[in-house]
Amino acid sequence: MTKTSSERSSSEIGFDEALDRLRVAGGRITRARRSLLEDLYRAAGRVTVDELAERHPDVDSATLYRVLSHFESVGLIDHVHLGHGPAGYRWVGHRSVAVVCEDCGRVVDVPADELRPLADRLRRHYGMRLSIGHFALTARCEACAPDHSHER
Amino acid sequence: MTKTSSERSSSEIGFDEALDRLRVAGGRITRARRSLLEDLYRAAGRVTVDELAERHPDVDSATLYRVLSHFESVGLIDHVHLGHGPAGYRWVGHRSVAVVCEDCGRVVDVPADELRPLADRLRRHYGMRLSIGHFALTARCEACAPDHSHER
DNA sequence: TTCTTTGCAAAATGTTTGCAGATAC
DNA sequence: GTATCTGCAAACATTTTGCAAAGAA
Repeated sequence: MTKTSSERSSSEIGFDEALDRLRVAGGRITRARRSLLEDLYRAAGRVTVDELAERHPDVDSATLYRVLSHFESVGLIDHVHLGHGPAGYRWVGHRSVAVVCEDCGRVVDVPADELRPLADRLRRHYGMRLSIGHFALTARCEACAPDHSHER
Repeated sequence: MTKTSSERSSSEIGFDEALDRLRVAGGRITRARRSLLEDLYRAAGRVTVDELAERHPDVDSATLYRVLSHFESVGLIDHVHLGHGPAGYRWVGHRSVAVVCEDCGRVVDVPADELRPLADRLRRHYGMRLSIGHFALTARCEACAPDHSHER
């Protein structure tokens, strides 16, 4: 249930705090919610819905989506769309952005701060508040694009 | 069929050149392909499959996907997955990035140059060459996130 | 008890595929 | 003429929804 401090950022919400949030939100702590919450809290990084479904065969997938949506609305998790592949859910507080190699699928996590200047410009000049961590960037890694690439 | 020069970048492929490419690729220039090619060439920005389907009621959607896939493999168009909804297709050479409001779905196009500094850093520090235009950024627009928002 | 949440089944997307017939070259 | 496309229908994958029954509080 606990993780080493190196894996958890200080701004992160703890497990018990998360339970409190759920209670405050007025929701009920059901078996499905508790076990999914634990799983998401424990999970190393991003998990997909089908991974969760596999680890919680007792939970219907409709419930799964509803619970994830609930957790997200309460601000406990967020989800990322990894280009093509499935969406990945993870505990909030990981301040990083996924960069996916569109050829080999390798994912490099980049600190969210790298996007800060861009986020500022987008807000000021385009009125769009970047949701860092809710999207993935697509790229080509060195192995897949040796060099000279004319990236678009 | 022609667009004002301000809308087309110099690096862009012309319509006739595109037809040549299709011929060189060995494919046949069918009615569906020709009219879709024209549409995509003419289109102001990104078009979704259902927009194309609406404008080409004679073309079956299965054909639509196949034709789009063909055009893409020949390097005439590319597509972007806009978070949830359907993918957006457009003529290659448009150097912009889509920023999608995750609440209302509105898409704001931002010049690719805005991403240049980030792209440079990603290449130098992470060995990833950003594929600008092959992904969408997720954000909240002013209407959906009035202000003071704690973006995650 | 009472109101929320779940499971199940069915629907809504968005995209792909198999196949026989149409068509470009 | 013949190999390639197309339309149609059906399959797929993913997510959403309606509703009665199960379960928190």
